[in-house]
Amino acid sequence: MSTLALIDRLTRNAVDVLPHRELERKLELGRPLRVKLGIDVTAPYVTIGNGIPLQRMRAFQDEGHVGVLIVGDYTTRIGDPSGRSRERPMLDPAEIDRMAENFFDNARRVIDPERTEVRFNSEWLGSLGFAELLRLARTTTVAQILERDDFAKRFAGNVPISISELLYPLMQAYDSVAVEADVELGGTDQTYNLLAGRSVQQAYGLEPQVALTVPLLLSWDGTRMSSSRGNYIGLSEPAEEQFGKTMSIPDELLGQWWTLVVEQPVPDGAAMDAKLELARWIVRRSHGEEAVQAAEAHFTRVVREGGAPAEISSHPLPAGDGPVHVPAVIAAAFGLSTSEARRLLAQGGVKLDGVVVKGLDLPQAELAGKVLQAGKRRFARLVPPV
RNA sequence: GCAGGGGUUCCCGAGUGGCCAAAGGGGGCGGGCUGUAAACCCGCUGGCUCAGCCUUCAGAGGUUCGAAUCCUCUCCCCUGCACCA
Repeated sequence: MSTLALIDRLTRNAVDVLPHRELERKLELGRPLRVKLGIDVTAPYVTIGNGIPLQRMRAFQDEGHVGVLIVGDYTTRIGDPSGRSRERPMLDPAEIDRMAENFFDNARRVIDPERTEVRFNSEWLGSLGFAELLRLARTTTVAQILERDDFAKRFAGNVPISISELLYPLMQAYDSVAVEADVELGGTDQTYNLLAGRSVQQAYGLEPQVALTVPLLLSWDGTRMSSSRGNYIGLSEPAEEQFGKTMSIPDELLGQWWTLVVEQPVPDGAAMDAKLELARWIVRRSHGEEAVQAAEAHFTRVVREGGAPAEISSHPLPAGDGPVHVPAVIAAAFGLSTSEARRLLAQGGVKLDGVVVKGLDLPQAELAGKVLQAGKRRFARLVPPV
């Protein structure tokens, strides 16, 4: 394959490749390049939004290069500047291990696990002395740090910025020094950090990395998909969830999702069909073909036809022969407050075997064995007390 | 350090002694409509043993029949001035 075609494939969907010629040059070195990506490990899932840069990593891996995933166990303690979270307590090693494992379990749905290195940044940041920190800090000026858009806005808007947050880009940059990254991947929101990596690497006498940024995937609410917003689809999330969530994206986002996620143009025809195909593709990548059929069947049955799912978990009724207090049962079965349960009840959102429930207290005989439904998606089969 | 401005329910943001569980918007939830979605309409959105009761307006005390609203102290944020290795 010609270098041009190769670069074209490696940088598909990229917004920026900085500097462009540098990538070309590095590729001609003939050695495997080290392609770095850092993701927040504290999130329950790696999202399909994070999947976009992961797909780039995969493309590099398919050409023989090495993916380097950074577990920011050390940086996590500071909290991402944009998230504006408070400093978090140090996580214990067992917890970090669990998170890292989960992280990798998600990522492997996209990348090639055989060509991946997973590195914890506490490995080098944890032993960084104050003198070394000062050396790192000297590589950058306040003005440079404040160029970063979110800092600039917060500074202008009198929103507090802590010194530790200002250090965040430097720590991330130092990761690039430590793992000797040739390329760093990230969303366009990471452009600044990726470029900081370049200048810090240079200050440490290393060849600067190439910064490759990809667009941020928008979610169904029109904002960028983010694990902290709850508007995400997790790479290892259950197939049914992935399917349903994909179907709930607005039609307007179909083009973007096909381009960025599937890396194909939207198929011609009805939006509905293109969306179904997209949902199948997403589930297939994470869980395989069988899961696709089950997830689609579930979607058709529960969402389109308003029926009950194939499998419903059981919930025992309270003991005793007296009438059963329905709000309490709903609350217990679905993890709601009884006030929420009462509201659902009052609004006709609660059904028993498909029939809207009216009363607050019902005899056990009228409940046992029936399927309780709260809203469209919550189901539980009521069984006699144990 | 000095002076001033602030901290309200998931978020933004009104409210300056009773009519405040606290306007409005966002988000979320339920119902309707529907091709999933969007749009649109209606309703709900602290908790509970729910026509009543209980706990909330940074924290702790106090004044008052009664406080998110007044006073005192504390914590945190912002602005200006001062300091400036």
